[in-house]
Amino acid sequence: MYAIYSKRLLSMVLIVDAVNHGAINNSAINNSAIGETMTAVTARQRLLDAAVESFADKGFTGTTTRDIAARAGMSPAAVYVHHASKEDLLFAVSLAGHKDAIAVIEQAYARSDDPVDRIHNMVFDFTKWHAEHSRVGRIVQYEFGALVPEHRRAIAAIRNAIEDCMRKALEEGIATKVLQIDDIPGTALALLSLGIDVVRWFEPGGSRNAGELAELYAGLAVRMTTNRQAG
Amino acid sequence: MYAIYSKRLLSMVLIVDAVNHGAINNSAINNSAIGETMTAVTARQRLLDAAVESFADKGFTGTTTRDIAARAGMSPAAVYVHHASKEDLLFAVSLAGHKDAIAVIEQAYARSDDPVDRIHNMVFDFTKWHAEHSRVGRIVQYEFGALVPEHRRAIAAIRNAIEDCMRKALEEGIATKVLQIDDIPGTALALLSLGIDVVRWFEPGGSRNAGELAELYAGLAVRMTTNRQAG
DNA sequence: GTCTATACCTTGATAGAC
DNA sequence: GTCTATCAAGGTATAGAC
Repeated sequence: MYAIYSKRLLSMVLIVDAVNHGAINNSAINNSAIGETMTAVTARQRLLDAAVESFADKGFTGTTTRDIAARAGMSPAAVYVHHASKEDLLFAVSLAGHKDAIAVIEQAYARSDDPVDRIHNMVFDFTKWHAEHSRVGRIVQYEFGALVPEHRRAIAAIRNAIEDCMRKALEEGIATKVLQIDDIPGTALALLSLGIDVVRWFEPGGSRNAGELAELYAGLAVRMTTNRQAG
Repeated sequence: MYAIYSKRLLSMVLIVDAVNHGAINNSAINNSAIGETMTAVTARQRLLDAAVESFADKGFTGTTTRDIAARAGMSPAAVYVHHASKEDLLFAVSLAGHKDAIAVIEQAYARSDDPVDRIHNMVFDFTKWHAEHSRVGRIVQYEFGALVPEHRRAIAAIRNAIEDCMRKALEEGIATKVLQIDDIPGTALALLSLGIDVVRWFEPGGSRNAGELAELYAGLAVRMTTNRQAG
């Protein structure tokens, strides 16, 4: 009856990664630690995965708890064993997504000391992440307003850190006169915007793959920020 | 009882403009033609305006017909005299918004013959429109999926025309060797993305006004597309 | 063209057996 | 920790008087 759990585990990598980062409570890790039989996927993970699919397809308000439960292969009541409310499920998904996104951009920042390479790497990785996780990305970017104030504050802090990271990269490039930018916060916003808007339209299997799109946008970002005389 | 119609007519310019363009049926025009007493706003317009506010605040699925009716100062039943369904109201708002957006970008295209000025004007006007109409813009950009297939097709045609216009501007600049672009459709997408993503976060009264933001993005667009040797 | 009243359905969340 | 059954509230849309 409730065994119609979808096999399309598009976001599983993200969820598992989030668990490793501590974004989601560590019941999955405990399961293996105590030697419990490892089913293919825990109920918690199925639930988060079902929520991602449902929220991405229909939006937060358009999603019913019955829909999530059916996708996770459980009864509507079982959802509330793991999460206090539908909004609580959204917060779990949004937090995992944001933690993944900031890890991606901070790692890209750290990978090179050269300001131009840095901009290239950051826009490349940020864009690629949004293309490859466009379903989670849609929730991350569009359902912020559906969070309760307390959860909104937690997410806003991560968003600010992402913008800070990009601003820092621009400032350092300007200091060494390799980058030429009039409006640092505005340009940081534009560079992030480019990657973020990908979630609005990108679907795997289109005419462009995630890596090609990321390379295109990274190249445009370098043109936007580099000194024209030095180019 | 139902006289709580909000005075915040943020989208009124758009709505009236859409009527002039024929996007919305011409009852408002008929009203004056037959010499009827001109109330400040017709019920139709109040309804469309209320729908814009409600959809922008809560999304299409999060909006109730009761909410729209209350904002328009009428009973829930009165809504159905003007529109067959909630989705039909969304379509009216979305169509008016899309027609306004394409008019803006096509006028910007036609304003200059110089390829660089053209890119500047198109990105400037498109960005400014999305900043100044961020509430309508949010509906235009994020509620496409809530339309029924027939309405989706009508809107998709306008979206394609917007992309065509931007691609044409890039192609003409490349032909005269003033612009230097590797991937024309991809770059067109990026330029439009920059303006579109504004609706996600822009609110009037922030640290940047619509014109300043548009100027910043237009400048970045020119850097993205112009020949580096010629610069 | 507007109202009051309401039909009929789905919603998020809970109770209590197992 | 999962189920079946259900609650109270609120959803879209309609009926029929004025």
